[in-house]
Amino acid sequence: MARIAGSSGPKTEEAIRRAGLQLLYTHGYAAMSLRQLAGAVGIQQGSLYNYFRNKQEFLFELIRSHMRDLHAALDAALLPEGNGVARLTRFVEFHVAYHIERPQEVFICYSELRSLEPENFSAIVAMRRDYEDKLIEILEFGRATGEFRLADTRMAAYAILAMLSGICTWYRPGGRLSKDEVRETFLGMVLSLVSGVGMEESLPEPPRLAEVSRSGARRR
Amino acid sequence: MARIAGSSGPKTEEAIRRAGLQLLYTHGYAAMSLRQLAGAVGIQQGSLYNYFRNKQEFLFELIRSHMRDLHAALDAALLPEGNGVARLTRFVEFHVAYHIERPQEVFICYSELRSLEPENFSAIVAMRRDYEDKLIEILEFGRATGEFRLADTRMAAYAILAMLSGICTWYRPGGRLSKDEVRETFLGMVLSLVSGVGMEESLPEPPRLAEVSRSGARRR
DNA sequence: GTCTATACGGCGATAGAC
DNA sequence: GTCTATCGCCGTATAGAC
Repeated sequence: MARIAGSSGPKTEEAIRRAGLQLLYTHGYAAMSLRQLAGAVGIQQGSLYNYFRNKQEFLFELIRSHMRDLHAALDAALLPEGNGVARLTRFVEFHVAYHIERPQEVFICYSELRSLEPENFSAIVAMRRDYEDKLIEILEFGRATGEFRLADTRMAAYAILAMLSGICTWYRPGGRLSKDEVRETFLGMVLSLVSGVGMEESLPEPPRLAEVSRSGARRR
Repeated sequence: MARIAGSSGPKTEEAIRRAGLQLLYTHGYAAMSLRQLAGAVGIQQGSLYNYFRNKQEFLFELIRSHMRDLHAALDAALLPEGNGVARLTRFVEFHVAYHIERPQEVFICYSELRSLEPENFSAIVAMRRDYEDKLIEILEFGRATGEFRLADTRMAAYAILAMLSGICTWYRPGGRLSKDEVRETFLGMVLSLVSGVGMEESLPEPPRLAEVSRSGARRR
């Protein structure tokens, strides 16, 4: 933890990022002091201001860079090919893997939205909305092909995201379950959920296939 | 908001509780100051200490009393009768209704666990565990009767709880969806999830019925 | 039970030497 | 880029009068 005075630069930046992640995860934004952060990095508190203008900017940049990573990774994982099950499978496998790999960032992105000032808040919520929309698009595609039976696409998307994102609140590496088991089990539950078995009575008429053949197009 | 000096008692206690709920919900424990709380109630900050010994105790009592309410309400709603679907339906309808009725308390109970000191934390987590166990018991019952097909009961319970509890992060009274629609839609999704359609390959053998006929018994 | 006043410490942020 | 020093503010909690 200690540190040679006069040492330097981009290593410090990365160290601040990592320590900040840890502190935000365990204590939260409001309860994390910059003195703590500096202490964890091994520098003096005033030196932090070489890396950000204020505490709020630090949080915002951390969240925003994570959201960018998330989007880039999702775009790489998704392909607008195959049937609804194939597309949903890719989404779920990506989402679960990402949440297992980076639980801290993910958790912070959900829990610290409230700590963002209004402008920053809006920016992040818009990014999150884009992410949700990608899932909704897949669900509507699968609904149009008749693979999925869903009473309400948006609620289904919220349900799926909540259930998958919940993983990072209890999954612990080295615990009872391997990553693969978690991923496969949750994939199975999601596919089962969208199959709509046991709720046929209350479903609205599925849309005609012709109406949604432009389903590769941007929605929004 | 203003208030006549010298006025009194149990009305203040209730006012503090309500204002505290609101502030904890919107700002979080660490970011909520007792000055804010007193201001919202319309008393001076020092007067708060007639109602609790310190800020931590205030949070703990708020959470604990809510958890007690939750348990009592669940016990009233559940009956150890009927098949797995009937039991699960009662659980889900109760859980959704409760989360829609009291989203603030529910949200706080999830998000502010981290703000509890170790002893208090343990007490609340134990209560939450009891709640989870009641769902797990229902899932195991339905699995034993052959109604439910689940690769892993505990993961299914976590998935269901996360997806239902997520409701209180987006549901707004007066929005697009009525309480009844939300309740019925989520019930449908849960029942569909536990039906296990689309994941038959990877399932373990279901337990024999005889082995679990003591399923009304306490587990733990 | 409420008020006023205050103790005491930690907070974010800045200034200036090296 | 880092350090030391410091400013002004706000936090929780307490004491004592009414």
